[in-house]
Amino acid sequence: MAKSPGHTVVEQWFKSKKWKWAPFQQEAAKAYLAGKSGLVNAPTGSGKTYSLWVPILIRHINAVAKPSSRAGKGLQVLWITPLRALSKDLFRNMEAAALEMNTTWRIGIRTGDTNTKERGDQKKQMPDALIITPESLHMLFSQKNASELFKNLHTVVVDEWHELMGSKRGTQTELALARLRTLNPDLQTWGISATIGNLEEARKVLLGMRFPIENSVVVKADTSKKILVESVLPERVETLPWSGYMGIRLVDKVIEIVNKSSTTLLFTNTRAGTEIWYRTIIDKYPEFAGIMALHHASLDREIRDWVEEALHEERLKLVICTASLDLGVDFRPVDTVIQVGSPKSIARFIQRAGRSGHRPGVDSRIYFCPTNALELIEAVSLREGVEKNILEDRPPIVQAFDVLAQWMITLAVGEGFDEVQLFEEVCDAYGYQYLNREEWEWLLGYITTGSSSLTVYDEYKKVERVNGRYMVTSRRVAQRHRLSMGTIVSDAGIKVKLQSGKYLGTVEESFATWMKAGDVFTFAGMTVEFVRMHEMTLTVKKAEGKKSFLVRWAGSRMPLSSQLSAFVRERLSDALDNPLKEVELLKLEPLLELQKERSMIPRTSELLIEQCETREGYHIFIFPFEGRLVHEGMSILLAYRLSRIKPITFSVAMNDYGFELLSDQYVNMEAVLKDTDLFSTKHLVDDIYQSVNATEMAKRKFREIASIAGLMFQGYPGQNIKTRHLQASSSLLFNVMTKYESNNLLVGQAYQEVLTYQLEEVRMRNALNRIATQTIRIRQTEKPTPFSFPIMVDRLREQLTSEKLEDRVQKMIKQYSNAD
DNA sequence: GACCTGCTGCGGCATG
Repeated sequence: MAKSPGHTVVEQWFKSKKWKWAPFQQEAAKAYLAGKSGLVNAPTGSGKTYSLWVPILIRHINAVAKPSSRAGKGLQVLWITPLRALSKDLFRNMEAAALEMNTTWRIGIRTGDTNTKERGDQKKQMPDALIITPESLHMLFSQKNASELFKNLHTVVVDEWHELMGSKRGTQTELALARLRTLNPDLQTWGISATIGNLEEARKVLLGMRFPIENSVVVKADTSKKILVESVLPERVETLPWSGYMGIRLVDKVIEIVNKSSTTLLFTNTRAGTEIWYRTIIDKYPEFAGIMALHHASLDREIRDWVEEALHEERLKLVICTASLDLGVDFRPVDTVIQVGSPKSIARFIQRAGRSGHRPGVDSRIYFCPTNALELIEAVSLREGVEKNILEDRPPIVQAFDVLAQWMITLAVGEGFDEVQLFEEVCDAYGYQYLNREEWEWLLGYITTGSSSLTVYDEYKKVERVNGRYMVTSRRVAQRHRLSMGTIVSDAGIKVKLQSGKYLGTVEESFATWMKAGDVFTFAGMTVEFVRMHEMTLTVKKAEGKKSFLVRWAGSRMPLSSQLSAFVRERLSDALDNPLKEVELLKLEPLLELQKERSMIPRTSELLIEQCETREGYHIFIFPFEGRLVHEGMSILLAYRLSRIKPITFSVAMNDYGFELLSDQYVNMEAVLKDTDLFSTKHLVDDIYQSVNATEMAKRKFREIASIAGLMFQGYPGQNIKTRHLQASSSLLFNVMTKYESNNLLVGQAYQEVLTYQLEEVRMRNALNRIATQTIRIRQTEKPTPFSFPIMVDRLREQLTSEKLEDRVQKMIKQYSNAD
């Protein structure tokens, strides 16, 4: 094959000293220049941007020489990123490369931050390359000249594709990509992804159903960088509580590590966790004032920007953060990462480890700080997972009718669409490959009449058919739609403001209304006193040295991943047969012995059930080690199945290792298991729907779906509608639609989401199938065991305030310790 | 001898 002029330029670049091309960069560059699409699998800081950006420029330089040059003809490259914060860094990188290569290319950013002037300029003349978020990209499609904008586009790059793919933002991206492929069938699409279990699937989702797979590649960066996992260990296991998730007991050990490092990131699992750690360290080690900072999503953007800046400039020794620093800017100064508590997944742990040792030849090191004794098993499991490189999948979202409905209206607000053409196009997206005509018709009906149950309300008649094209003609509808685009649905928070006027961040409505004037709480690392609350703003003043509440936020529950769960089961089993090797397990030995003494440790071929009687009643503990969501569903399922044998009610509790059924009656589990197949997968979905309050759960899910599908207007910017009002109206819509319309796709989607994400149906099924092959071991114990005690405490935690919980735990310890 | 669970992310109007 004759070499194109581009090849010569590439070869020059490969030989030039300006860029030190890693093998993966060369591979990606060559594939790109050969016209292919693909997925680059490379960690942050590996030069992944250059690996695509430089070849894009090379192609441009090459093209300018030809009369067919597209230069100056508007957008040619789109660079999609999930984070506004990343766009600035990318911009700098790209500018630098463009400058170095002497091109005339203009690069622009288009996100919500982009100011009016810049937007105006872009409207007059689009830059050659544009960095954009999925949401802003959809915004562009709601303009009247959308297809004009994209007609010369030849390349799309999606950064952090692993992050987008598993969410509705990913689905949004899929739809936009399908559109862009219609506008230019030769479009080259590239994704950049961290390592995940399902890379092949990730490529498919990115490229769509009709893309000839042989025209694409998956390029893997050489990840020879080693990750060292070290546990923060107490002198004696007794230092670690049996239950609990904060880990502050090991604060001295942690500070030792921090002092040995130049800059440390300390990850906690919760926002409240960062606040506790911050306060504890300031109290015990006041010298950290000024060189330690907090970072989580409820802190004001300004504070977070300051922290990120200071981190960059090496002015901070320690930053305590949540997942808010998982992605994003590459913090070169960071040399140490500490993870407090279970990261719940191996992939996340590796991602965090990668935040340290950004220099070539330096290994990444991550410290794991357990928060309770049993987490020592997770420490060993994590290390094994890292060594074997077992990574979790990011399953893409499918059949999200809410996102599709929004997209249809977006296009109707823009240029309008031809229904037959769009149907075909949408089916090209991975997430809608199974969409059928019937569903499509329903959606068309939904956007034009508001579905059969809402036809009397004009408000829901958004789209009209004009000359066969679906269009939005009402300005008001268009405006309201633009105001509510996107798939992220969150409650309006209460802003917290110092009397001086400085904003600290946001707390939840429920927390703010629970307090009264004079109450003191800890927030943003400060102790502050409630002064007054007015129109969604809480004014506070500094209150030094008083005892205070801790801010809590209600969040989602991340279960232990199935990969990590499997390692935990194997590790326990292994501890029975082989002498303990790892330091973590040696530390844990006394506790494992106690578990054996009071009950037993299950092998992988066994399922352990413990029963005991306390003043509270009769407890049944079951330990599938499958993560808390599966346990939640399974506990309710079992409670239901048991209650069918004889009338009995249970209260349930669970953690990542097992669950509890508590009742005032004794259940003879041996007899029950002999007669009934308690763990059967038969009629599973029916039984789940019978047992859990599926309608209530679906109703809660429906709120998000209704928001995305455009059923609920969230209010104008800055004047958000109160959470409970939104809840009420979504609940009303849910009832109406359920009652009058049996085939409502959005209601169906709500039930499906409950089943898939809240109850993890697939995983539960797998777990039940596994249990079917296991031998069930029932142990009657006199006292709660190291396995069951934490579950009991978790149940009480939900019922009691923390002071009362403390008393209860103390009492329980006295009651159940070996000394009595 | 054993206490604090609950992540992240985007976007936008009209009027004065």
